Amino acid sequence: MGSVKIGRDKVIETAIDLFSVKGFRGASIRNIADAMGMSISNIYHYFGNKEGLLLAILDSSTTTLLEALESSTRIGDDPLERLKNLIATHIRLSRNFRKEMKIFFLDEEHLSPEGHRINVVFQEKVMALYRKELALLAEQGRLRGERLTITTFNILAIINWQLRWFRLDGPMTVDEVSAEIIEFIMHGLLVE
Amino acid sequence: MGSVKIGRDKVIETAIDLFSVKGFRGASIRNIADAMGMSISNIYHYFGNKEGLLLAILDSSTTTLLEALESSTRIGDDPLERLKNLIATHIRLSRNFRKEMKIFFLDEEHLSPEGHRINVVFQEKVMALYRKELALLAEQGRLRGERLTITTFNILAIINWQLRWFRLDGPMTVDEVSAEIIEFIMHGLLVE
DNA sequence: CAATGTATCGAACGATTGATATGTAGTTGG
DNA sequence: CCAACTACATATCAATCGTTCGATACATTG
Repeated sequence: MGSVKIGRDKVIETAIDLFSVKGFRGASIRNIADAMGMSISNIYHYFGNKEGLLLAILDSSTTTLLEALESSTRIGDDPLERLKNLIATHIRLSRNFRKEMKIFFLDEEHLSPEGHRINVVFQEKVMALYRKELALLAEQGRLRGERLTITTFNILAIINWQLRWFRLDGPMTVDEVSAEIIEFIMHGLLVE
Repeated sequence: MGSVKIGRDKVIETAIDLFSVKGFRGASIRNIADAMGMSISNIYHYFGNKEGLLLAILDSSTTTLLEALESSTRIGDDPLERLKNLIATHIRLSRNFRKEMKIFFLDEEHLSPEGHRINVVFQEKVMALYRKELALLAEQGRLRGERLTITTFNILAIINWQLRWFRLDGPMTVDEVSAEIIEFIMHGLLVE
């Protein structure tokens, strides 16, 4: 664990740390260089400019995240089971990629056009994963509500929002939170 | 409508515009001064420094929002009706205060200690409004799930998240979106 | 009228920013 | 063995940042 990274990888690792805490604009190239005991120009050597560094982070982490999410939808044949599995995986992943997710959401709106594009494509692909299972459920008449899109947004809202409040050192475990969230998504808050 | 604001009010109005689009760090004092055809030093005359300007915005808009939310929970005697009313009001308000809400959520994490405090206090008071109605429902045995706090977070997640995707020029009206969201919160996505 | 306070301005400050130009060790490949 | 390449560093650039200073113009008040 924690093997010492060098060069490019070390820059990315440090940049993720700082961007996630101080935001893209709040963390300067100098901050990053200092934090890893390297010179500024080295970062330019690898990534061209500050935006290139951000794009490298966005690109690699969206790819990794998407692959993990997709592979979670390839097991099981009941769409409901697959959906629950997808949500649980999504929650677990967004804990593991906490910092990267924060970069997405903190600076989402004022990214460069290219950064914004990466973000939009990512969000759309994630939504497509959910829509696929939801559409199957709708076909079988197991789904309430007509607006598939709004339902998808609501699910993503809940999953992404827990990044803001859920602390691992709090009273609940990841699995407990996950189970409670899935219960809420499936049945809402009212007793029928 | 659109009466020409002068002085202090005009600064606040312009600052809300720019902060919500470019973020607190992304919008400079000069940007704001230029956008309203005033001099930089005038902003300092009113607010002391850049943070003072942000705090003035946070302070006044949280106060206004909270009052409107609170007053919406004072009508009706069925807690379920009050809750639905609260949610609908909350959605409508967060449309009207779209820019201000964006400032909250965009820069939430890297605000000054004082800005952070205002934000936390606001979130807590909003949560208290929801918890109150939810607790009444729980007493009456009408609530699913044991974790009142998680349920509250989930509701706020959905309401706040629609700021990201709902466009007034899209195919749905505010009331349609509002109804669909309330349905989802109450009963979840599955047919019982 | 004089004094005071409010609203505004232009000019400048030092610090920091993203970026570049130029260099040098160490490694690699023909 | 030498040319090319990689990985790093120093020094410096112009631009922009938040902030301050000193000065007006005008209204209010005593």
